[in-house]
Order: sequence, then C-alpha cells, then structure tokens
Amino acid sequence: MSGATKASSYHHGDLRRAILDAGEAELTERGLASFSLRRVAARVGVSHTAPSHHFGDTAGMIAALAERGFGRLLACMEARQASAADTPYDRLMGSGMGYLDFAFANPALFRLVFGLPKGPSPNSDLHRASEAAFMHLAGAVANLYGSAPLAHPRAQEEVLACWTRVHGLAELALSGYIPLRADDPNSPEARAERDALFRRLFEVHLLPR
Amino acid sequence: MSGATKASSYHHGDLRRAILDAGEAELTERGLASFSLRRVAARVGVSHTAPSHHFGDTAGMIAALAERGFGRLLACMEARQASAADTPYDRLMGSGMGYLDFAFANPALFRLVFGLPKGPSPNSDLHRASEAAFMHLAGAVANLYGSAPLAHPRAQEEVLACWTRVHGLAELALSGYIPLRADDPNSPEARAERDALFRRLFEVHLLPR
DNA sequence: GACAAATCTTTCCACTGGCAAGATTGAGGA
DNA sequence: TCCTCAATCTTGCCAGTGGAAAGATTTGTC
Repeated sequence: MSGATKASSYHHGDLRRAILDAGEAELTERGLASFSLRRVAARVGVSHTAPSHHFGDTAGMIAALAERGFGRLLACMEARQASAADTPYDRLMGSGMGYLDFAFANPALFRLVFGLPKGPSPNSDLHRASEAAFMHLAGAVANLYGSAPLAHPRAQEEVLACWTRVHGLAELALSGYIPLRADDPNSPEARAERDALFRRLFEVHLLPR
Repeated sequence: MSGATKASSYHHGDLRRAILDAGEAELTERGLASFSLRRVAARVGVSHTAPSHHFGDTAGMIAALAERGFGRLLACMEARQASAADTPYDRLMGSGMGYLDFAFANPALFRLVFGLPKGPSPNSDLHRASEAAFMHLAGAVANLYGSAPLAHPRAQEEVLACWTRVHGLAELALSGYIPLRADDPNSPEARAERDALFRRLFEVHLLPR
C-alpha cells in the first residue's frame, strides 16, 4: 500500500516520505494552527525528534510540505488543462480550474503554500517548485497569442491578471465569503458550479465611466 | 498618549483595548505563527491569564483582532475613496487602493482577518464587521450603474469580480510573488506603484479565442 | 457599610519544539 | 572477516505555551 520499504525498529527506510504523508494528513484533519510535530511523529510511530534529522526544524518541515503542495498544484493544473477543449483559451481556463481543484481539495495545504513568503533564495527546492507552477500558468497565457512566456511587460501583466483572479477567487471561497458548496468539493456538481463562476468572473469587464 | 485611564495594580481600567493594542503590535512584530498570549499579557504588564476573562480563549482574542482588522480595512477603503476623483469608477478604484493600503500596511493582520473562516453565526461582531466592509465594496460597484447593491445576480457577480481581483493582488503581493517594493509600503512611491499596477490588472480583458 | 459581581493573580497541569547525549543500524575499507 | 564511521533514531531534559481552578482585590449597588 504505502511506499515504506522496511519495518525494522530503527531505520524506518522511507521516513521522510512517511512523515510528509502524516504531516499532510494532520494538516487536513487539524489545520495549520494546531499543527504539531510531535503528533506527526506519533502518527508514524517514531520518536518526536526523528523528523528534525530530515527537515531541521518545524520551519523546514513546513517548507517541505509547501514544496509538495506546489507539486500537487502543478499536477492539478496540468490534469485539468489536458482534459480541456483544444483551444488556447479553454486550456488557460482549464489551468485555472485545476488551480481551484487544488485549493478546494486541500484547503489547509493551499493556505500553507501561499502563506509562506517567497523568499530570496532562488536555489531552494521550494523556490523551484513554485517557479514551475508559475511557469505553467505563464505558458498557458502566452499561448493565447503564440508568444513566448513573459516575453514583454504586457505579457507579464496578463499573466498576473489571470493569476490574481483565480487566486483571489480561491482565497475568498476558502474563507467562506463566496457562496460555493464546500461539502464534498471533489464532486462533479461542486466542480461544475465553481468552474462556471470562475469563467463568468474572469470575463467581467468594468469600463471606466 | 494611550487611552488607558487607570494605573492601579488591580483593575487596569481599559485592559481590553490595551490587550488588543499589544496583540496587534505583537502580530506585526513577530507574526501570527509565533503569536503568544503570554507575551501579549507581559507586554501590557498583566498576568498571562488576564486576557482570558475578556476574550475567552486564544481563538476569541484572534476573532477580536480580526474584527478590529475589518474595521481598519473599511476605514482604509473609505479614506481612499474620499480622496478619489468624483466619478463612480474612480471611487471604486479608490476603494480597491484602500484595500491594498490596508494589506500592505498590516500584512499579518490582513492575513489573520481573511484566514479566519467566515463562520455561520450572523450575530457575531466579527460577522458584522466583515459585512460592513463587504457592503462598502458592493456599494462602490453598484454606483457604477446607479443600482442598489446586490440588486440582481449580475450585480453580485460584478462585486465578486472586483473583490477577487483586488484580494488576489493583495495576497500574492504579500507572499512576494508580485514585484512590488515591500520596504516602506506607506511611502507615496510604493503606493503609486501598486495603484498603477492595480488599475492595469483590473482592466485586463482576455477574450475567448 | 455590607454584599455581590467583576476583574485580576497565583498555582498547577498537559502539551509543544528543540537540544544534548546515547543507542542501533548499515556501509565501506583494512 | 572484522572494524570503524557516518547516518539514523531514541531517551531525557528544558523553557515556553494555553487553559483550568481557586484565591485575592476592587468596583458597583443596595
């Protein structure tokens, strides 16, 4: 079932992955506010200081969870884009809907991911993971005009416009300020409802005067 | 200087306000992650259980801070709207810029405010405070067309479109994913820069096909 | 002036994260 | 083969945290 390879007392074999799995489960069950390293360790069946060897301290573990979260976010966007109609605009909408899929399927992880500051170190795994997700979105926007991603400032701002819209919708919906059914967010009905709202909100254009 | 009225050992006189002030200061200095009730109490000079009598537990204190935050948010929007050019669109933009003013001036408080779930109880002070802020925005949008706020579904979605856009911009900028100068966010230059970006992003309109 | 309620303190407990030191295991070299 | 050594995990410890319970002090009210 799981990817653990050994069950001997010492030397778990795949402890890093096991701890991340448990951490993610704890996150969804209890939320970030009452996140406890000790409980994560107990869940895996390991002493409370075992995680520190793999992640340093709590901040390191949070960062590792965030890196994983960016990976899931990217996977969600790719999956939804792949099943979209084959026009650039529909593929962009698909990426946005995948973004929402991730946010609704893992609210606590979504909040954790974007709650962390981007940080100035461009060599961290976390930075690379976030960059990959961002580049996916940038590519989807660039395909609208057949240009290279982020080729000119105008294109950069179009990417930002798309990103802020889908992100704002996700954040406000997770906080409960947007009436979207929150029970069973993976159901086709819930997905269709928020997809439709996303499409409509995305295209609203209020002109000056 | 402060609003405290008495300095006798017992019966502080205005402890609730003093604790909220200290809590807000702690929030901006140390962040929500390492927020400590005991440190807040120590900052005011009272025992570490004194706050519980006014706020119940930590969650109650956080909620009280959030209520205050919504008040500040509303004040920022009103202030910026009042100094905008006297057209409905400019006034709406002013509200959005006030929203950004608040987010950049109090990042941790902004995150706290919108990190809390809206909650189903419509009688709480927190609920009323958030509703007031939301209604300000709804009114600014309604004035575009001279209709009553939230009169018809179309109007509701226009409000949501505006809100998600400004909120997404604020969130992503606070996380560092949008290149805006974060040092001294109250300076006129920083404000002008993000105001201009906000206006441009708000008007981006990507058409299907 | 006495009594009741509100406000604040003291004391205690379970829980948390991190450090230091030790125990166990696996890997690589003589 | 055996031995050393690094990696991994455990145990024991400590300061800090939030909350409950009980007591001390002040204010308000009759």
